[in-house]
Amino acid sequence: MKEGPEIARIAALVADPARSAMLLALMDGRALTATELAGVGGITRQTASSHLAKLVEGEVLVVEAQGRHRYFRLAGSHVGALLEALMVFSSDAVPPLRTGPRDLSLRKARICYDHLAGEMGVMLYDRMLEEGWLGRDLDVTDKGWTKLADLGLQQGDLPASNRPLCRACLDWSQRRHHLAGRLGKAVLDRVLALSWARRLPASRVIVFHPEGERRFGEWLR
Amino acid sequence: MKEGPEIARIAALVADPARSAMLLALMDGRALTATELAGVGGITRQTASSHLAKLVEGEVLVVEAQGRHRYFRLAGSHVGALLEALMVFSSDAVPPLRTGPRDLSLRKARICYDHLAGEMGVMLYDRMLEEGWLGRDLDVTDKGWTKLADLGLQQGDLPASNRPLCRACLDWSQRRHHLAGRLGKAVLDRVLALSWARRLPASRVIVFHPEGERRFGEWLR
DNA sequence: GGGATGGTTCGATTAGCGTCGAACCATGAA
DNA sequence: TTCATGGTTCGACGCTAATCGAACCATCCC
Repeated sequence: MKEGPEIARIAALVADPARSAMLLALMDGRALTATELAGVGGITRQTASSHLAKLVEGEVLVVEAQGRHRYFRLAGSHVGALLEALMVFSSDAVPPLRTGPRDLSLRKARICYDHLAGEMGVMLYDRMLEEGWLGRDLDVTDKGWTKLADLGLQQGDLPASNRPLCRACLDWSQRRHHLAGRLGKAVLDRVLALSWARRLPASRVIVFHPEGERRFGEWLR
Repeated sequence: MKEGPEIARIAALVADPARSAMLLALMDGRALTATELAGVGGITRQTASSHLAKLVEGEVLVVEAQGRHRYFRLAGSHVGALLEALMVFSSDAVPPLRTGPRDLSLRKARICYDHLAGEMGVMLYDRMLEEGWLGRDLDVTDKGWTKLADLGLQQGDLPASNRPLCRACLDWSQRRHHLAGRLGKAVLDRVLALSWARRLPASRVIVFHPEGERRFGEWLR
């Protein structure tokens, strides 16, 4: 058994092409089955099973058995943060590598684990700080709760957990921060519930409808 | 040649025990020679040379030749951010694993790439936002420049570069943000120059002298 | 029960990579 | 010039880990 820094162990879990492909597929916060993940990794079920066992063992993924299916999802938002930190990196080497339409959509708005990222996510974060809806410790102020109520979010509605209410997450495309944490998730959920935007099926892209984008911007006024 | 997500390539560079040990040793922003890095990695010079070549090739490190020495340092603060993101992870598995005196010092104040991290770093970041020295986009306000002048920092003194003036960096121990970027470096430099604190030789620990800590807190008033 | 599907375990193969010894090049000092 | 030191290149060795075929277990449906 070779000893070394703990970070090497974690990095090694992400270092395999098949595993990293699976992790990226889970970046939208969904839970996928082993067979589906084998598909995105381009490997057989046996191999995927081995990989997934390693990832669960390393506490990068968590698994939930449901009937004969086993659903895998990221172990928490810190995994998402790690993956975005790695993306900052790779897209750094060749700045304007490929900017196809799919790429532009991703930069505009996408889901990062379970919250809003991209231009729209960064705008949300900026305005909440700028307008004083969030305080120094990223705590929600009275003014903030008032505005959130306009969106249909009551303080009591947010599920209690040991996950922080608000966190800042470094944005891959914008190189700035966007809103994460339980509130980040709640806001995205509301935006989707209000049909201001929708998720593209097999991707992380969030598409804002023109009317929805207008209302979102107006709310942030 | 096996193809896969770009992040796997980067993660693989960190995944090796010897390489990650070298990277951690460079986390304080210093530039070390190949032989020194071979030492911290516990490997021979030949092996280290191979590793370092890979890290430079992957743009994780940069190298500067000086005489017959070659000095290696982290390619930028995004590398530091990645490493801290990995540490958040590993120290997460068993929360109160070991809290020796060295660990306590690290949590109190340490150097992260080239800026202040730990409790003191987080406090700095919080107060600058709270007091309005920093604006929404992490731009320095007039009020901020006034306070920075009290510390002996003039706007013109800060070296121009394409590195952002202010950035938020996720803190490994505090799970909150601290001040990074050129200003983060400049503030730490001043704190050291004023002898409010000093660096422990072979570690990332920053030790505040009692009087220095008092003055630092007073400045942040 | 019988068949189909999701998932795991085992074993064998293979490929990649970390490692070091040895030789070699470059720089600086005596 | 000669020697010492920092660093790299080359080649060979050995280990680890990814991969898949085949067999096996569990669950669901008919």
